[in-house]
Amino acid sequence: MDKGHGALTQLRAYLAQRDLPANSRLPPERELCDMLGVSRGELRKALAVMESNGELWRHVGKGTFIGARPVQEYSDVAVIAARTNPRDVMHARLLIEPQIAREAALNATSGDIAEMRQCLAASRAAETWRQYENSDNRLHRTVAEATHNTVLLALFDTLNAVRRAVVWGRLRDQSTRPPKDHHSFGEHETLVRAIEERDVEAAGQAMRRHLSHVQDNLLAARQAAE
Amino acid sequence: MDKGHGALTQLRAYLAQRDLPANSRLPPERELCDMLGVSRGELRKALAVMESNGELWRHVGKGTFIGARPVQEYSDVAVIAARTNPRDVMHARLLIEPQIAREAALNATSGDIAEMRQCLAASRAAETWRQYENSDNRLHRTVAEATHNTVLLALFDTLNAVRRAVVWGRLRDQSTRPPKDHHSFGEHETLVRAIEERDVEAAGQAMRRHLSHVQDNLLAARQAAE
DNA sequence: GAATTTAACCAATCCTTGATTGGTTTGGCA
DNA sequence: TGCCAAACCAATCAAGGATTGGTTAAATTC
Repeated sequence: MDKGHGALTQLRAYLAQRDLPANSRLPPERELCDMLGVSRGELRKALAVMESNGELWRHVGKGTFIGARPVQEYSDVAVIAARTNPRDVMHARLLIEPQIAREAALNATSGDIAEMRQCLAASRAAETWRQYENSDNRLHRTVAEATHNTVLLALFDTLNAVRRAVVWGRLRDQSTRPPKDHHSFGEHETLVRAIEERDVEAAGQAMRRHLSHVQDNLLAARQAAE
Repeated sequence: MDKGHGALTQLRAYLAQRDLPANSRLPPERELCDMLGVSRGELRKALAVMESNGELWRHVGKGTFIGARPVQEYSDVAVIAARTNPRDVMHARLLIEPQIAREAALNATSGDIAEMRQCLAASRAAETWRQYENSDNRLHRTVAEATHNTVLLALFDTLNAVRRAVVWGRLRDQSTRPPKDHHSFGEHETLVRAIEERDVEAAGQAMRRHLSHVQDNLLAARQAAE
């Protein structure tokens, strides 16, 4: 027998015997090399071969596991927020939220629409920018809820959390109140009406127009700040 | 002075004096009532007023914080996966990924496109379903990378992680290999060509068609399993 | 008697500490 | 030169104790 691959064949035999399901953890190296009667160095060589072959994966402090390495969970909001900028966030909203609005137009219940109307009223009645933004957020989230698709709602929440984290610094003047003719009021109403009328195209377009106005304002505010 | 609001005014004075920034934590109740010379009950009444007013928020074990309560971070993949189903996941892909493909058509570099072509070749050369699915995943992710928008990439990764978690159970027969005329081959090539030619509409449509075929296959497989 | 204070307890969370684990280096050995 | 054993490292995990908002009940005060 080729002694250079002795450890690998022993390891393979061990694994074949147990027939461990994917994602199961196998004993720590120090135990395993005792069990197989192989030095740790040899065992690690065998493990390295199998890892490079995609048959298992290892991580310090965790252990060695059967199967393919789990995908990099890129969904930590703080991590995302640290690596991006307001422009990309706004752009992503502009691509994603209109699709959500379209889906909401298909699936919204009368209860969803009633809640949207409440948000509209609340945002019109807001006496501070903070209250206005609360209503605004609630409206957008209600639209996402109205898709009745958990995945879409989760993606919206992720996007929203990133947005909040990224534009954290920007705070509106607390003393002033939103003007009566703020562009969002009409745009929001157009959006809700389109959803109510099950007009998919109109809902998507209303959301797109609304967000591109928000984007314009954001960019203008940033330029003014420079 | 109205004694009933003594604690509240004291608390307000304390906060005004320090002018703490949003999201900053204030001392635990037990310390704070010593500092203000108020009983804990009175202090908690004042805190409850301010909390209901949206000026601060509290949580057992964490503490009391200035500002609005952070949004419920709904972005834990495992949580999402547990509450959804393959149908909603597929539907979400069908709404999101075409938008990503469109954005990729606008921003892909020649390097991105070269990598996509590598994925195409690898998927054609795949001799097992696992290898094919690896190439397939890599292609879709490369498209998302080609948007050069961190947020979109992160949303794609989240969606992808959910997809993997949800359809975990479904495993293809490892003995067979993908047929030479598998529908994805041509669809993938159409997609990459559209991106290469900067044809936004065609890229979005190619992705949509591809995914709706995938969806059909998924539903057919589920019905066959019943 | 009613309201308030005080103290104790509860459950969720944080934080520290020690053990575990894959990865690496070093010295010795054949 | 190649291999082995031991020690060390950094990342991770696990458990216990301390902290903190929330709650309850007896004591106190007016």
